[in-house]
Amino acid sequence: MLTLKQIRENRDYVIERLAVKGVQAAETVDRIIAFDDRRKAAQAELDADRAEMNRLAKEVGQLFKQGKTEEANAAKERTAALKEKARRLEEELTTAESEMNAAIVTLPNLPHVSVPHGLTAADNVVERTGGAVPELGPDALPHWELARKYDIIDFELGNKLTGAGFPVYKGKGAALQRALIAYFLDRNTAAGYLEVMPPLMVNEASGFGTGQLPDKEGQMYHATADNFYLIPTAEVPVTNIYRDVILNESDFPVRLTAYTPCFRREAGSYGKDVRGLNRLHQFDKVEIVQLQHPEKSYEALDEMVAHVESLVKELELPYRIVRLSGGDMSFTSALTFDFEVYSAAQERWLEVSSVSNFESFQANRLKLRYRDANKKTQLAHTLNGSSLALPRIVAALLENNQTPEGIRIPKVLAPYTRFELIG
RNA sequence: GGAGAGGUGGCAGAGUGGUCGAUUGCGGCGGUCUUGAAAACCGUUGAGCUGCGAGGCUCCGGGGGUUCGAAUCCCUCCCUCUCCGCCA
Repeated sequence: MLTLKQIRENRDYVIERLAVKGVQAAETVDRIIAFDDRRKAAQAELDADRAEMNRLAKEVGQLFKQGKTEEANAAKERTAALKEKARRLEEELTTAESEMNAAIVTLPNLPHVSVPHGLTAADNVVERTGGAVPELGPDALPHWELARKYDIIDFELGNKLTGAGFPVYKGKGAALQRALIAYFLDRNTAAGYLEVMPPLMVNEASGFGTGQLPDKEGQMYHATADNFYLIPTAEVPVTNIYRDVILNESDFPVRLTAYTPCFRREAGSYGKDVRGLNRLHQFDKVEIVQLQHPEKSYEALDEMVAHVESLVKELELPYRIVRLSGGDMSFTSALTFDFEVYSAAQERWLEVSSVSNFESFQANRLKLRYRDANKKTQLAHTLNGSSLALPRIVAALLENNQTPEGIRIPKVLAPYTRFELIG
């Protein structure tokens, strides 16, 4: 969430930036400021009231100690009116505060100055492209047919065990998953990320910390008996490691990477766009997270984009990097680059990574801070990205690398799979 | 699942109705000493809101209550640990 300070001190700027995301915020912003004024007024009055009560209470204590019972009882009576007033002010304070919070959480993050104007994916800007799209010929198969042909991913079996969107990987298909995970983790740790293996279920507090709760609980699987949520991304447990933490400046940058399965209920659409591996309820992903000093977070973002690009390049996949427009960005992001790989048989681009700088938006919710040179606490900046999400990488690998002999495994992966062909 | 113990500042750990936002130790930071370091000694060291400032207010797991006054008493919820049982 945005900070009150941001809103109060830069009212016009906030409104102008949110317009880039297609949000007309003037009315909400002014309501927030008005509620905050009310909050402050009530707080000031309440503080004075309480100060007086505290003073009286001390006095009563002294008087009793000195045996001046009558004076003490007189002082006691004076607190009654103060208490009544405090009760009223507390109510006023709570109302103003909750109204203000309710309004402030509806505002998305401010987009960075470099974010393209526009409300849809059509307004995204392609930063650069790389890799070569293979010539497959007319009898090329989409990955779900290749999966069946080589018996490496069984969607029907997943239906039997669980339901749609829970595939079973078999033989070389399963080995390929394991190889990709190991390869991504090795490359990430070599780039300075600390590997962590977090819980796959989180409590409510963690869900709040990264913003899945309270609004998006429908997107997560919920273990109701224990009130745990299955993580939709490693971002949730990994970022929450730093919830309520105050770092030293010298701790920056914090770089973490984690492999986890991800669980998403997303009651999305059906049909061609979600066939095969294109959209699943359970999938594997390796995530990278950085915590950075506010002055260096955009440097870190560039570094993360370059890192993910190196992975996609090594996998010999045709890719493009897209700078998302205001309307296509997530609620929490200030700047996002999507990575898409070209799936040659489906003849479409598939999103395989999303690398974002959240600036202090997440940190504010997490209460993730650092101590600056003057020992004042400041909000840190958080960033994360997929490095990488497996299913669509696998879809593109299968489709793009199909040959009459079988599916060719990229050179960098062969040491991990210990086979060069799925045939 | 059964039984018990407990949640206090970065950590350890005092505190059972008033001057306690909290003794003390460790750790951290600054200094003295030293060629440098260690040791020793001295000082300092939680967070948030508010105010130009002095200051004021809030926070001892969460919420509620009793009281002039609550870390301390009562209710309730949550969490952690130990032992037993079961189990990879």
